[in-house]
Formats: sequence, structure tokens, C-alpha cells
Amino acid sequence: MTVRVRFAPSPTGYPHIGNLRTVVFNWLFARHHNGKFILRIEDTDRSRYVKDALRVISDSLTWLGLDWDEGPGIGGAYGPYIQSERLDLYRQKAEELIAKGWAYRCNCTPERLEKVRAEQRAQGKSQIMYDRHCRNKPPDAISPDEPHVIRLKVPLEGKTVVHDLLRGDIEFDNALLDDQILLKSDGYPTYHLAVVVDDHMMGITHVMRGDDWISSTPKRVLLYQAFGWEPPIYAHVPLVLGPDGKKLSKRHGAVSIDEFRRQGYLPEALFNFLALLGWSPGDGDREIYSREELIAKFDIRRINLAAAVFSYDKLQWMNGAYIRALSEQELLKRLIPFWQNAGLIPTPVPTEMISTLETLVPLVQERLKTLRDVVELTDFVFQDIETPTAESLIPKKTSARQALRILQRVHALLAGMVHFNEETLETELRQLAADMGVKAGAVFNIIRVATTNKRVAPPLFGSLVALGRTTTLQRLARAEEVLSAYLAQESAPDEEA
RNA sequence: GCCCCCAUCGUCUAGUCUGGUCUAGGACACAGGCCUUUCAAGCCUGGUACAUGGGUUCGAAUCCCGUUGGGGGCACCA
Repeated sequence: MTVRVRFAPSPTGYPHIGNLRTVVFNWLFARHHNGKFILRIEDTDRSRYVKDALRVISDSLTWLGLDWDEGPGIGGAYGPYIQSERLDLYRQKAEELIAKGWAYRCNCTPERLEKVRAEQRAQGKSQIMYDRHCRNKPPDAISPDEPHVIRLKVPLEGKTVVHDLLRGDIEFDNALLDDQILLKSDGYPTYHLAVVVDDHMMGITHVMRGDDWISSTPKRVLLYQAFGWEPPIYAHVPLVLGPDGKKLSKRHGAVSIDEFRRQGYLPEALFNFLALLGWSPGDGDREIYSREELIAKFDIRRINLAAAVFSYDKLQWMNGAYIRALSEQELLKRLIPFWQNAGLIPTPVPTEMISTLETLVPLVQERLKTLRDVVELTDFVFQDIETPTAESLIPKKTSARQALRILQRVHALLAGMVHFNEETLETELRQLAADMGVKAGAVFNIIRVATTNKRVAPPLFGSLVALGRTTTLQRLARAEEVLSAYLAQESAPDEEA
């Protein structure tokens, strides 16, 4: 039997990192078994429809490398894969259930239903559910032509068992199940009907979903019984939680895939991280696995049953590890859009700028947690800096006068240097420090602040090369002025006295 | 409130099915140190966990029951 699994998002918003983790599991499961991964769009809620959601969903999946074998855009033998294009099928199936005595028409108004619920709540009832007002009306009491819904006729007694691949059998009391609406008054199916019909018609073999769906699964099982179909194998996977221990949602900050992309996470890092959130190959003490390894090792039975908190810290670390593993050429390619989006370099990149960028890449590679970090780390190269303050230019245990002397000597040295490259800079500047009897680190610190106005910056010599001699000398001169002015002000009172 | 799921370091997890090799292993984060031009990266060291009570057993993180705790679900939403 060929494994067929699906991801069935509804286009009511943008793909969410918690859901995506479940998609990763489905995709890995399909690829591990050489099965099919199907994308189906569940757009049966017209009121919550978001126009470009479908595009964002496909883009996100594609970005993460989660390719699908059947679905919108590429078709397949079981299409269409968009539920709004299958409405006749659902209506037909709903009528079929009425004919079989498994469903009934109901014309209760939303107002009446709300009133019933309110009363039940007021009475402190433990079960808030439809009072089955229309269930026993004669078959012709409600005309197919008047506004109404179709409800599932849930057995009043007995139990329904959900077989879960990971948790075993889960029993539900039928008396506690609501007469679920299958077809809405606008003619659209609800999730419960559509998912069962489509999963069956599309030959879905395994349904892997978040465990927040467990409690509605018995209704689906009942539907399979009503239709006389064999249900798929269910595997409910744990939810992804935010740092506060609640189901991950927009409230927790960055959760849409697009945000992760814009923040500079690598898709391969996010994929690796997601795969290991709630699942582990259980071999060795590794964290970094290639896509191929994950496919080869994926075992659905090793999915952890407890919910997992999404750790941004660990993702950052993993992203940094992936960045460090990139070739310089590849990293450069991925960094360019981030420089461009920050407005630091033009699009397209002028050819004469390439060598500057190439100088920068090895300087920042092991310092980046995300690609976007490169902006703050290297902006001083592309745009003018704020003039550093005198205080920031004077290292601890150094006088202003001495700092100025150092700057002047450095300035003269760099101006006259034959080869303005990293090696020469380091050699000559160390020599200068030795000649002046000061610590090399102190000299470097002054230059760093003077040229970058940062206390923390990429390695100095490479940074200066990237900056270029002209700009470097200009910024040194500016810093000298700052210190001169500072000294003049400081010494003025002394000289009076 | 009712129903359901879950329970190993702060977090992600290995170990649980097939009890002994677990004085519980790894990773992230954290602390200290080394390296060092800042910051990183790298290396070394450290602390912190089997929720709890009862069984079963020669022996339980591992099996059973209760309790507690956490989460989820109870729509003409998916």
C-alpha cells in the first residue's frame, strides 16, 4: 500500500510555525515511505477567507523544501484539490446520509441555538450542545428548498473508539457527542464532512494532525461508519507551545513562516529544527541532520507524545551553525538581499562593490545568528557613522591626550602605508603599539570606535580594508578633531589657574 | 463545568514498549576558565531533572492505580 498523506490548510491566514512542524512530520513520513504528499485547500469558510493566503502557503512550503505531489497548481488524479470546487460532491454525500438515516435537516436559527446554549450555561449543565430539536421531526417537515443545515445523527448510546497509532485506542461516549452540522445553510460543508469525504475519495492512508483535533475525531469516525468506509490511520501529534506553555499563536511573536524568512533564518536550519521538535531519531547525540538523513531516519512511532515548547534560543543557535557551515560564496549570495532590503547596497549590486562584500563575508560568518544580523554588523561600511564621542574614544587607563597621540600616529602610518591590506595593517599597527609602549588592544579599540562608532564590530583589519583607506582616514581625522576639542575644553580651566 | 491527551534538567530530548548496564546521556540557555584586537566562534569545567503517593518485583525513570500539575476540545471555524 502506498502511503498517502496530506496537508490541508484553510486559507484563513498565513502558515503558522506550529502547524508547519506537523507538516514537516507528514512530509518526512511520505518521503520516508516513498509515498505521496498531497496539498489540499480547505476553503469552506467563506467569511474568514484571506485572499493571498493560498499563495503564501505555497511559497512557505516551497521555501522550506516541502514539495507536494498532488495539489493546487500541479493537479493529480484525485482533483480538484480545492474544496470550494467540490461543493456538489459534499451536498450529494450529505443527502446520501439523510437517505441512510444518518443525518437530518435542521432549520433552527443561529439565534435559537445561541439561546439554547445560554440556557444550558445558566443551568450549569456540564454539556453544552444542540438540544436535537429537529432530530425527530418527520422527514418532510423541512423542505430541501428552505434554508436549513444538515446535521449528523449521532447515536444516543454506546461508545465510539478512535484508534490512534501513537496513543492506542481512545474511547468516547456517544452521549457526549453533539449532532454536528455537516452542511451549512450556505451550502458549504463544514470541516467534518469535507475532510472525511475528501480523505476517503483521495485515498489518504494516514492522517497526522495536532492533538487538538482528538476530541473531534469520534465524529469523523462515526461519519466513516455512516458511509461504510474504512477510516484512515490516525496519528495525533503533540502541539507546539509558546514560551508561556500555551498553544503557539500570533501572540507569541514571530510565528508565520514568512517572518522567519525575513528575519534571516535559513530554510534548512528551520527544517532541521522543526523536525527535531517532538521527534528524535534516537541515535547518537547529534542535533544537525541533513534533509536526506531526516528522511531516512524518520519513524512516526518515535514521535514524542508531550507538547513541546518552541525555543527561539535553540533555533538561533542552529541557524548560526548552518550559517557557519555555508561556503563563503553561498553565504554571500544569501546575504545580499538582506543588505539590499536594509538599503545599504543597491539592486543590482554594482560589480565594483563585490570585492568589498567578499571581504566582509568571512569577517561576519561566525558572528551571525541570522542573516539579518549582517545589517547591524556591517552598516558602518556602507553609510556614514555618527561621530563618536570623546568618552567612547578614550580607552580605560588611557588619557585623552594619549588617545589623540595614538590616533595621529595611526593616521600618519595608514596614510603612508604602501599596501593597505589586512596582514600589513596588523603587522604595522602592532609595531606602532610596541613603539609607543601601549597595548595593541588599546590601539585597536581606539581605531575601532573611530571608524565604526561601535564597541563591538567585526575584526578590525578586515573592516578597515572593506571601508577603504580614504574613508578610514576621514573617520580617523574626525575622531582626532573630537579629541582635540575635548582636550581644549578640559585644559582651559587649568591654564587659567 | 464536562470530555480527552500528556508528565525526565529552565527548554528540546535519549533512556520507557523488551524493568537491572541510569550514582540518568546529549543539545540549547546559563556560570566559570582558556584562546583572543572588541564581539563571536572554538575548547575545557560546572550546576540543575525521572511531579507525587501507593502498589507489583530480588530490583522501577521504565509496569499498574490514585493524586497533583500542564495542555487541548466542547461553533452554520478549521
